Order: sequence, then structure tokens, then C-alpha cells
Amino acid sequence: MRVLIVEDDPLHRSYLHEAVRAALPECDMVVEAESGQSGEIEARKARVEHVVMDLQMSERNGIEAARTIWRERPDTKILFWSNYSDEAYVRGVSRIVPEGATYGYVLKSASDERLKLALRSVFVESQCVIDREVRGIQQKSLGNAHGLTDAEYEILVDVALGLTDKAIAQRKRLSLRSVQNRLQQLYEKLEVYDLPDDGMEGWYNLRMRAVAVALLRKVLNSSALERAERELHDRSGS
Amino acid sequence: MRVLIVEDDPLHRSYLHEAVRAALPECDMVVEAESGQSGEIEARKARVEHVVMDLQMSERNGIEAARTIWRERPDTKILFWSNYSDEAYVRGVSRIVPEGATYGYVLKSASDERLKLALRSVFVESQCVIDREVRGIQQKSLGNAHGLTDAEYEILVDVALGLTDKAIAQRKRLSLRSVQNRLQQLYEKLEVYDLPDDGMEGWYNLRMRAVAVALLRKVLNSSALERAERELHDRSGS
DNA sequence: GCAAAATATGCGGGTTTCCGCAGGACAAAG
DNA sequence: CTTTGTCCTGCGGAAACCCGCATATTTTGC
Repeated sequence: MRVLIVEDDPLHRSYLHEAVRAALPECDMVVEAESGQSGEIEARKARVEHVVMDLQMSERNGIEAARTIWRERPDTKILFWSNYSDEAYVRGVSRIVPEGATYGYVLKSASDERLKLALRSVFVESQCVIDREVRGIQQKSLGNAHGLTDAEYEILVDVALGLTDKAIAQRKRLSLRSVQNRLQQLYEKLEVYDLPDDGMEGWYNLRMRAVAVALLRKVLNSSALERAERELHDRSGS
Repeated sequence: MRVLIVEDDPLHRSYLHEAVRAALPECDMVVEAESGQSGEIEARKARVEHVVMDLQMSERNGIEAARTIWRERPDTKILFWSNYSDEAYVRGVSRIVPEGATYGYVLKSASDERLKLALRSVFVESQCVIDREVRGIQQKSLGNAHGLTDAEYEILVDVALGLTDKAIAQRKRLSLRSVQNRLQQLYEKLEVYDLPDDGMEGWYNLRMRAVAVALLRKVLNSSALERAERELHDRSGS
């Protein structure tokens, strides 16, 4: 078995190396990469089918790397190992996981034991392992108490990029009014409507406030924004 | 000499502990805290005057912790040890450092050597040590090529929180038009004006786009936003 | 297959942004 | 004292946003 570790922090990388060695005695080769970029290259070169991947690396982040790896070999087993459980990351991951692929999502705050268990489960047993806390986020984001639909999320991202209603309508092949409808749903779900106290009305620019709330609640994060920005420029050129 | 380490990642924490022991043989006591919250308490309890502080911790971030520590003992020497050199962090730090205080700013990507040198310089020699890269950000943000004035930055934050022009005017004791003036300056400095190609005009909602650009350029980040949000709620209650 | 619910579109208007133009306040330089 | 530069302010209008109301179109559930 060959395992690829993609992680930019040297400390965490060597810790992972250790953990892989300890949890997977049948593993006869461990490759390390320190960025998403080089991770993709190493994966291609060494033909690994087991990857431990950090999200949020400075160069090219884990989600993008995972997507290209999966595009080339959809049967690759990937264990995501991340600091946070931002809804933006969780959503980003589940957006790219191919049909039937096996993967895992473990937080860095988890114990050694949990990490090793996850390594064995995902790589040997081909079983999906999602950290309890991450699972919670997933549930909440789907079971729509405050959870956003995919459609709503898309609009949110476009708004956050700074596009006008008209531009969004054009990009998404919708009428202007439909876009504004979706926006209103967003405003409700994000509870953007003013402060409860006082006669503070009209204090918020709803469009901007919605994005601010999404950022504060980690529904959006800057890495998701960066991805969207790149995508926007690519598409506008094509 | 007593040293307090405030860092939420266990791996980094023990690495720091090691580095402190190695670099400062005269240090006879090392205290660890795993959040800004507990960092403040430990600092008070152990009366340390030397702190190594991580920025961006989940609970209460390093900047806030540093501020309260400095408020109680302005002669405390603090070495900030951070992953990134976002302008938002740099600005946040220089905003809170008291007159004449000694501090340092080292990136986690720096070598062992650099870290140890910084520890000795700041804690023993009482000399400020700012990482080269961070220094660069500082320069750029002050020497205003694209750098924002403090006034502009304030407006930017308020806009990013989702306040309307009117609300900002009231908060800042300015007329509506003045706020809009400052906004226009922002738009220019952030180069928000549309894509160069095509007849793409009116594609951007300037107000939103400005914030998006600021986020992408790390002039703003979510931690700065959180701080501002808390502040907003505090002030509105008083 | 049909009713109900969700989603998409058009219209119209009130409000907010965005910004050019023009004038005042105040400080620094000539 | 005048000039120049910077900052604040008011006015007015075009464009964009927010959103209630009414009408298709599609999806869903039974």
C-alpha cells in the first residue's frame, strides 16, 4: 500500500507520517507533499490510491487538489484532515466527492486513536468516516432549519463576489426577479433583519449584511471566495 | 524568567515549549495556555512578563488576548507567532501595541534559528523583531500606493459589517455625503472598477465588490470581522 | 392524474447607492 | 493675504436594490 500525505505544516506532516506508519503496517511507502499543487503531481507520479489531505493550504487548497486527483482516479481513497469544520469546507468537500468514492473527514483536534482508526477504516476497510462534529454541520446544512439550499448558496457566493443582480441573472440564466427572490430567501434564512432592540430600522444593507453573517457563521470563508473568484475569471474568459 | 505560551495547536505548543527551553536557558518556568481566554488568566495568575502568542485561535483570538494583557501590564513583552501575514493581522497588532512596548512578529514558516533568535532578541534584549515579510506588508499598507488610510479602513469595516451609509454616518458623526466620499476613495484604491475586457460594465456592485477584493487581498479577514461585530454590538448597547 | 407546493417571471413603486457639481472650512505654503 | 490642497457638506439625478402582488411553470406527493 502506498500513501500520500499532503500537508503544508512540517510539524503536522511529520506527525501524520508517524501516525500512518503506526496505524498501517502494511503500508510500504509514504510520500509527502507540501502543497496542493505538488500533491497532485505526486499522486500522478506515484500512482497512490490513498491520500491524507489537509484542507486550507496557502498555495492551492485541499479541495482543489482532491478534485483533480479524483478526476484522474475516482477510486482514490482520501482522508481529509482539517483544523476547522466550517460549513464552507464541509460543503466544498461533499460538492466534489465522486459517486461511490470512499473518503473521511477528521478534525485535527481528534485524538491519535481516532486518527488511526479513521486511517484504517478508510484505507483498509473502504469505509467512509466522518467526524461527529462535521457530521453535525452536514446535517444542519441539509436539514434546513437555517440551512441553505444549493441554489441559495450559489447565489450567496455570486453576491459575495460583488456581482450585481443583473450579472447574476445572466450568469445563472435566470430573470432578474428570480435572483431577487432567491436573495430574499437568503435574507430570511440568515436572519438579516435588523436588531431587535430600539428603532434601529434600515441600519443594514441587506445584501452586504447577508454576506457578513455568512462569513461570521462560517457558511462562507475566504477559501471558498478565492475558489469562486478564480472560477469567475475562468468562465468570463471562455 | 517566566514565559507564557498561548497556542491552541498541541503540536505547535510543544514545539514552542522546546524552542523556549533551548533558546532561553535562564527561563525557569514555562506556562502553557490553549486559548486566548485562558492565556489572559494565566498571564494574570503567574505574573509573566514574557508571552509567545499565536494569532487566530478559535476561542478568543490572539489580538484580543494581547490587548487585555497589555492593558494590565503594558511592559509585557509579547512575541506573536503566526501562520500568515495578512494585512488584517498586521494592522490589528499595530493597532493595539502600547507606546514603547516591545514585541515581535515571526511567521511559523520561519526556521528554528530565526524563532530562537527572535525569542532572545525580544525577551532578553528588549528589542522589537518584525519578520521581513510582515515588515513588507506594514510598509505597503502605510506607504499608500494601494494602502488604505485608517479612516478608509474604518469605513471599510463598517461597510463589511453590513451597515448602510446612513448608519455609518451616524456612528462616525459624519454627513451622509462624506461617508460616500470615503467610499469612493475606497473603490479607487481597491480598483473595483469592472473587468478590463469586454463591455462588462455595471457587473459589479461596488460596495460588495470592495469588500470581496479586500477579503481576497487579505486586507480584511474573518477574524477582523468578528472583532468588529462584537464591538458593534457592545457599542450599540451602551 | 390532480392538487399542493415550490419555483420562475413580470410589473410597479419606494428606498438606497453611486457620483458629478458646487460650495464652505481649515491648514500649510508662497 | 492669497493660494493651494485637503476634507466635509448639500443637491440632484440615474441606476441599482428591496419587495409586495399577480401570473406561469415545474416538482412533488398521494
